[in-house]
Amino acid sequence: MTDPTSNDKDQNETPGHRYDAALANRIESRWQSWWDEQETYRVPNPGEPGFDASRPKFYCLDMFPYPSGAGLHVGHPEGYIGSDIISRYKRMKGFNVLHPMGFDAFGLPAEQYAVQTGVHPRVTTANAIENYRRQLRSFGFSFDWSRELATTDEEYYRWTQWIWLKAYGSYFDRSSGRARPIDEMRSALESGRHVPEGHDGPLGPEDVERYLDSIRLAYLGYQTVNWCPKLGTVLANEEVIDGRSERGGFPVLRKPLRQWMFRITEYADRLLHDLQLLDWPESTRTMQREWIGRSEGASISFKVGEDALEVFTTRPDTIFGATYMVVAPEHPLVDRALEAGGREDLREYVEAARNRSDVDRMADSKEKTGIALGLDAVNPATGAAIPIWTADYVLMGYGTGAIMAVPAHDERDHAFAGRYGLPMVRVVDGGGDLEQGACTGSGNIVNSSNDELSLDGLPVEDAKRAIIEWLRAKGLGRGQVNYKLRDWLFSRQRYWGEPFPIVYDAEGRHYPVSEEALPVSLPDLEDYEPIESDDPTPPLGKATDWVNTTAGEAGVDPDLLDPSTPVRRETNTMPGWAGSCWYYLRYCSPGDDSRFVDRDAERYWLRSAGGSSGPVVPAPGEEDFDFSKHDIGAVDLYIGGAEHAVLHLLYARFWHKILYDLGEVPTPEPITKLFHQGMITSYAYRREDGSLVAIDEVTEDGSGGHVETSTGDPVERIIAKMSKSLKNVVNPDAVVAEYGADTMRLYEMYMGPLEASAPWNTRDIVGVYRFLQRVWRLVVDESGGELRLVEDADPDLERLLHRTISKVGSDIERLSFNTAIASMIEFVNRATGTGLSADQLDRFLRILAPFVPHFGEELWHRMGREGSIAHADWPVFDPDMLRDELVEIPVQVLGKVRSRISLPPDADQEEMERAALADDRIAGIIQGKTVRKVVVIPGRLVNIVAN
RNA sequence: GGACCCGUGGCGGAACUGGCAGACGCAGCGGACUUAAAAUCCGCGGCUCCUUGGAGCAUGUGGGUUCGAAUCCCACCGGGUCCA
Repeated sequence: MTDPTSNDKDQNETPGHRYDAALANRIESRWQSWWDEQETYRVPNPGEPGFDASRPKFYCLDMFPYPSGAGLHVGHPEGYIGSDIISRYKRMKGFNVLHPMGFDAFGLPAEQYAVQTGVHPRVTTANAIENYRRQLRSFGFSFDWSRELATTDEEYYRWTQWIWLKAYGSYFDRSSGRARPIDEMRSALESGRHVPEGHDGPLGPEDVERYLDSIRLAYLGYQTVNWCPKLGTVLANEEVIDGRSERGGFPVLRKPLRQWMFRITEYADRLLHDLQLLDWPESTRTMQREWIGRSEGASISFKVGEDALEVFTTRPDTIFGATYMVVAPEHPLVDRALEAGGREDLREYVEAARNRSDVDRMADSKEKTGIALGLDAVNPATGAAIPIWTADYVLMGYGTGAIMAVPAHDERDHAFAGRYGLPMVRVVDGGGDLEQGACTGSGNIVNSSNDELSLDGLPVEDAKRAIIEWLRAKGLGRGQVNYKLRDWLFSRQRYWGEPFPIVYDAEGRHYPVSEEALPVSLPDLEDYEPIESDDPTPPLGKATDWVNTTAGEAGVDPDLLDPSTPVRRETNTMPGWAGSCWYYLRYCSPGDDSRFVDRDAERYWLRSAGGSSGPVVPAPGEEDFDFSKHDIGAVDLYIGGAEHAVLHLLYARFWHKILYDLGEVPTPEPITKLFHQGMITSYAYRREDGSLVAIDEVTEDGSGGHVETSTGDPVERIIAKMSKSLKNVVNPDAVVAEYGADTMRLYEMYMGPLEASAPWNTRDIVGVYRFLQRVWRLVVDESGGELRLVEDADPDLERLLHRTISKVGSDIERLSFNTAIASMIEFVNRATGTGLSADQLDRFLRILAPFVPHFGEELWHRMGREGSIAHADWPVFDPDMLRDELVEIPVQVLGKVRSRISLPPDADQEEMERAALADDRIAGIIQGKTVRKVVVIPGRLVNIVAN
């Protein structure tokens, strides 16, 4: 390839070589092509030519985008620019950097878009990906595009199905707290080494299969689900907000259905515990903790006639105050009361309650309603008969769907008891008037004794232990930990998703497709529209040729099922989360067709920098635990939005732990360090009548206000998310065209801290644009285009350059890009007076290039440097050069700065005190006063306390 | 209702560990260059008072700790996020 810098002679702007948008765009497309040709950002795997095993690895991952028809908006690249800067920096610091990009392309939005437009999702998805790839390329990101993947690629989802089969073929061994192959359990059952609870002797073949199906990590469950008729699919609890679908806002019904589930609840404890190992934002860890929702308490059995009513409570210590019981409207006891007949009022209440959403039923603001069942339970502590009610504020999905109500010490029970005139008994002293509300504070137990036991006088925590021990001894209960986390519903009645590698025989028994027969390809349906109905019917059911096949055709192991057996394929598909659960693993070796990730690549890219010591838990209180020294997470830095704080990041952790338990990945966690970029918001403008004005139809009125350009009417400015409806979306293609990608990159990083949200302000872009022009003009003659460098480096500027190199490096390390840019601007402003030597420009370009890679590459080559600046070394600075010979020390009297003295930075305390007291102005101020104390902070300040 | 985070010039923000508040940029003002403008370069820039020089007040509000607080503690007001 010819030197790309040599062919820009025929420019006819004035001046001919000014850094303007046209020149920036020429520079950018030229270097983008060159990087592609040179494979500048391709990083080889272990064993491949050019791989340097002596370098440490750095795996820097972005949350891959979901390509929509609308293309990227300016908020999208923010995190990508940040990760690109740190990737480029690490590369220059000598790391092998794995920095890949791909596309999350299965799922509801693509399918809905396809249904709307009538174009097949395969086509719309391919188009959207192409557009995204073009836009991402235009920003000059240093992605290794040879590793690109899409979750919709057959060769990708083949392994998504493979991982699902792994979970299907595993169970959670509670004694060791980890997943194991289910065949181990099978042989234990067959040999009689293991006999499950509730069985007397070894299980027969049918019972073995039934038992195994009941413990699989991926299992077929029958349970009430959130069915959205409008979307034609069931939704996870997480996808339902206020009784409506998160996407689209359609009503969601509750329906019992057979569905594939993930037994994520078995991992609740580990998912919770291992959070403390992660270098993640505290807010995100808190959210996951709350989502998992661990609570300690007791499971207690109340007698109802001959039967037992099990409840879970976190306050077993208040059992003497339990004056009634409440069960969920779905509880079997309610059905029993209904069967007794003659209870139309109960039937009406229960039917209404069962159709209300959980969130609606839980809302504190709503008045609590309920109705008595006409049954009594026996309080095991007091022996008293207490009435059983049903109320919709008790949910079947949490605990056992039944509670013991202690109105004196629980707010909801108190409100309920107050409404229905149920008795209250105080069992914890102190804490105010029971007429006013429940006493939920701590105190000592009162009114709590029977013939065998007295809790009176005990603090709450001791009482809990005592009552649990008593219940346990009596066989009436035991201590128990409960989680809010539910098993993960993994089936969707949709077309655009991964098919399950599973078939059913005529009796409805399920059989896995063998690993060798993967992938189970998604059939190319012409009619993929969801079937809108009250009864879930997956669109894949329409592919009758595909659905009805034989065991042999489908690839079921002949040992499991005779190949000629007619079978039906599973017609549900996996949810949109499936592909994103493990994509970070596939990037290590995206082309591997023998394993989901190549073993050597996995060992190199997924182990933490510190190496081989295995996971280590920080000791309690060990706050300076160095995460980088232990193998905890696979990815060193993961940047993406906080909207994925729970779902995606919890699911990915769960899959990773299964794979870890099965020996398929080397770390217990997927992500060591997580960072959320903030949101780029935008101004929006509202007329007085509340209607919206497009952002480009507004001008400033000169006094800080804004008016609509065409009418001159005042408009109100608000800050909001970018959205079509607010008419405030900024298109990145337009920004790149007007200023160039380098300016856009620099602007987004200069807006403020990466984690903070900030409004896009088009007016401010010129600031960084002018900065790049100033750098350009500093070293390039604008009329001739040749480099302009000085022979002798200015010593003060040299000092500042060292300081700048130091600051930019440490700022990048802590992802503080805005301050790094500010320090480079300061450097250039100073350099404008003196000019740069070749050596200075060389070093300055290297620290600038990660931010503006095209700009850096252009000047690098104009200097005659060989190869890409991306592979140059990060410049070193001399620590001695960071120290000034004299520093200005403020001298305060009573905390107010009254004078300044000039001293060497290493002046000792005595010297500083002497100099401060000797200062003329200070002497004047303290004259006639008594110096009580002199506080000296070496190198910083002197404070004299005198009065 | 609860938990957490955040309130700094006209605007975006800086101040990393309690130590000169307002770096850097935008907008604004003044000057140089220009026939003029644009571009560029130089300078000013929290508020109030006074005569240069300074003094007083200033980091949402009110209190506290400290020689010293944007930074730590308490209460309140406002905004955001999550949970309910």
